[in-house]
Amino acid sequence: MEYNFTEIEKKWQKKWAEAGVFNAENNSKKPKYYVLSMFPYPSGPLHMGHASNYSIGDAITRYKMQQGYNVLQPIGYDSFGMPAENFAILNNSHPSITTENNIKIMREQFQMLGIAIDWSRELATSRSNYYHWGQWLFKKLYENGLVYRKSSWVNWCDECQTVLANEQVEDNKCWRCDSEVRQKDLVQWFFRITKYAEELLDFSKVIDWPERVKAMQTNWIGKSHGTEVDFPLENSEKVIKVFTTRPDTLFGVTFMALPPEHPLVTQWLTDPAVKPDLASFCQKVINEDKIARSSADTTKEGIFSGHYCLNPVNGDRVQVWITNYVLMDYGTGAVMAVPAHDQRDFEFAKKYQIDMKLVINKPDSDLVLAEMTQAYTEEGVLVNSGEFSGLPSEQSKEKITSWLAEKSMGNKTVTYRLRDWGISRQRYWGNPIPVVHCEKCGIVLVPDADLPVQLPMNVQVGKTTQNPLLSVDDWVNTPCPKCGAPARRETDTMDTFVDSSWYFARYTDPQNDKAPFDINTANYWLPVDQYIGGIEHACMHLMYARFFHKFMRDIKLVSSDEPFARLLTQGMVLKDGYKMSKSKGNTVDPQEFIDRYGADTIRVFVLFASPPEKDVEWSDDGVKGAFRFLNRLWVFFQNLPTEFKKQLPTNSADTLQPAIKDLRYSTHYTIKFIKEDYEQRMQFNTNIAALMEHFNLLFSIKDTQNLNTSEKDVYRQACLILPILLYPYAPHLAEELWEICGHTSFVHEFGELDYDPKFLQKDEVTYVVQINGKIRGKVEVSADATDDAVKQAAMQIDNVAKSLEGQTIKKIIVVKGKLVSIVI
RNA sequence: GCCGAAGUGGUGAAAUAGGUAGACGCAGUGGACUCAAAAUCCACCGAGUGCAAGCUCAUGCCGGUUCGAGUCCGGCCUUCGGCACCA
Repeated sequence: MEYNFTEIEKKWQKKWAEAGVFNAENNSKKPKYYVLSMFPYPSGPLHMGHASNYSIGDAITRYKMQQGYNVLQPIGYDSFGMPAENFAILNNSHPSITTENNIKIMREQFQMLGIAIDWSRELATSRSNYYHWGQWLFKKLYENGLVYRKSSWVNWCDECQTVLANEQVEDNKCWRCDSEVRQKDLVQWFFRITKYAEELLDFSKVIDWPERVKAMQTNWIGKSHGTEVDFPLENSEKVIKVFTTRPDTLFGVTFMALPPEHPLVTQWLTDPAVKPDLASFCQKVINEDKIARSSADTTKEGIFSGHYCLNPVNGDRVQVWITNYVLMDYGTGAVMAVPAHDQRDFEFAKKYQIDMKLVINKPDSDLVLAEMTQAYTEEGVLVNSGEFSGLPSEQSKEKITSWLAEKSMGNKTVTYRLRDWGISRQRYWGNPIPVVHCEKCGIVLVPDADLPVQLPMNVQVGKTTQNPLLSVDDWVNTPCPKCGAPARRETDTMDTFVDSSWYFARYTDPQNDKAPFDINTANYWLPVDQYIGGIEHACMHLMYARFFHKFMRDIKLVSSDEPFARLLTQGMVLKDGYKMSKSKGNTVDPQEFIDRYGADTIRVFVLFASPPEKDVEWSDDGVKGAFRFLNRLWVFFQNLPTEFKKQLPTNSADTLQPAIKDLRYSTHYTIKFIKEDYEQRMQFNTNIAALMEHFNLLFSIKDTQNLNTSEKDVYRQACLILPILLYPYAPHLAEELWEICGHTSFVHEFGELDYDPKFLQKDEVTYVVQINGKIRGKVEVSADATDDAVKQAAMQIDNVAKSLEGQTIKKIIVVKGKLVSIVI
């Protein structure tokens, strides 16, 4: 007989589907558990990353099923966007065709892997019954003042022919296609995510997120406390507002630094009397690449504007310079320069021979301005600072800020690094922005009754230099919904991250055609109890989804504060130390291994190789190892005598031979170990190791026919826990073994196993004996022995006695049940 | 520079509250079965030293606390990830 995994896996997949065991029940009285793995792009068949991701999610799902929860594990496809569009171009087809084709292939593969998915809830973001509600949410955002349109310099990828959000640019390269990103001035739609900056910093409402992800988002949002100070412009009503984290250096300001984009500069440039070199400098800097400009090693350049402003604390005349090192979109877009105490300002002042003024002195020694080769940026004591001289810098920050506030010349303030989310994409395969541009009425939202704005299908996709939608005249030209005059549709589509920002909520009520989802149903399921996905989305999807969720809460669509209560960031599957990729040619096709060893083998391998957050190095031998384990189990149960099948006994007899007593201990210990692991750390690799260990012990007991009745009960129990504990990792084989044992119900219906602490008490305990911390022997002592008895037993060990000869014992420490430590 | 994570055999990794370092697996070695191979089963498997009992060394490096440190504390080194002319 042979372990025919193909047949076994098909058989159980069919049985599960027929019985509908994975269908989750909305608004059930049972406690719910919502497990979600980040949905895939349908741009080809499943890869190993998916196999790993869903194996983890499925282990959790099945365990929760065993615990009796009403479990929801849905699946969907992130089917709009570049990967899907590019796949179609490559195959000389239309994305609507290739996408649905790929979905079909992926669906079959998920089924072949035996993932416990509620297929009735399947969705795809490119289907109009889904994107309809994305458009509806866009309108809600718009109506709540969270959408605006502005012209700005944006990240442009020539390869993808579209704009990228800041989060989607890595190292000045496109996060998706890795080609160089350049700056382009375009009119864009933005979501005001910055309105939620403060709340996004607060992770107190999540239950368990990796510190790493929280730190990354916190970094990205970049909150900074400081003071806003008004510098009145000389001979003008205007003020220059600056943001500074160092109000203590305010008396040391010797110039003001503005970027050429600053509105004040723009206005100066309109003056016909403006010097030509000033205008040409500004032009030059603006045309420079934004990213090159904001890199720290770019040489600082500037030009004196001819204008002065006044320092509010001492009335000093301050030169206003236009420079290339100040960023328009951070803080107020203006910097008060303190050369003596800021390295950048120091370099700039040296280069252009601008005055410096020392206002912070070292606490213990005197600084001499003329001798300084770099700025003094540390804390110190204020000097040359009027009434604030003599104060330590930390204290003076508060004092100077309140002084400014009293005089209405400044205020305590907070700035964030986070920018609003640019969601316009100039690509065809995305969710159309539901807006019509009318010459008379301006921007008009498409009325709810006309939603969804259907994406036209008669579009030739391919390499284009403009958005393909622009060429679909009968789609673009449409009457204004307000006045009926001829108008044009918005042709930008939404970033696909918009689609993925609320899909977890749609799963709760995926067929709803009146609303994105029913509020009560969503509130029954949300938040997602366990989310699983890659770390690469820390500052993208995971932040956008939190933003959307908080918005949906504010408009009363959901009642929870966070979308994902627990987050597990799974590692990648590597081959030869690198992430698998087609370009590197180091991919492994999961299908090939499913065909050769079965789905259970792949699942056990990826879960056993390392803990879920860590990368897994693919190993063909490792897969064979996993297969060996499953095969051994199958053979074992094939040969298991009938008397060890069926009913799970509880046994409390004490007259057992030692090997069987150990087996009973192992049975209860394994149950306990795995249960606690699920609750505390989810390290499936050690769970599977514990299962192997238990099975190895069981396997080593050969003479089962001569056991007495109680011993046989113990043996039977040791056997029957295996399919139950194996179920989350290798569900097909677990069901098969359970059936071999004579059961007609599914494994999960048995419920959760419980251990009896009584059997975790050993009557003999091994004590390790140390002398001065070095191990000198071991001794078996009865578990209820007194400390003194343990000491006596320890001293009698030959090796210990020998080492103690002629030595004075200073102290003996007995750690109950563990060791004896003798100090000499 | 700031923030975060990690460094353990040939190898993937264990060690849950400071208590036997290397569980479990892979690879390897020897053996059984076989004409042979595969599969399977049994045994060994950190380094050094010893006939052996044993002893010594060993968790990136250097110190410290402790009867006892992979684990705690101080100081470094390396690698990976995030942020960065952010005022």
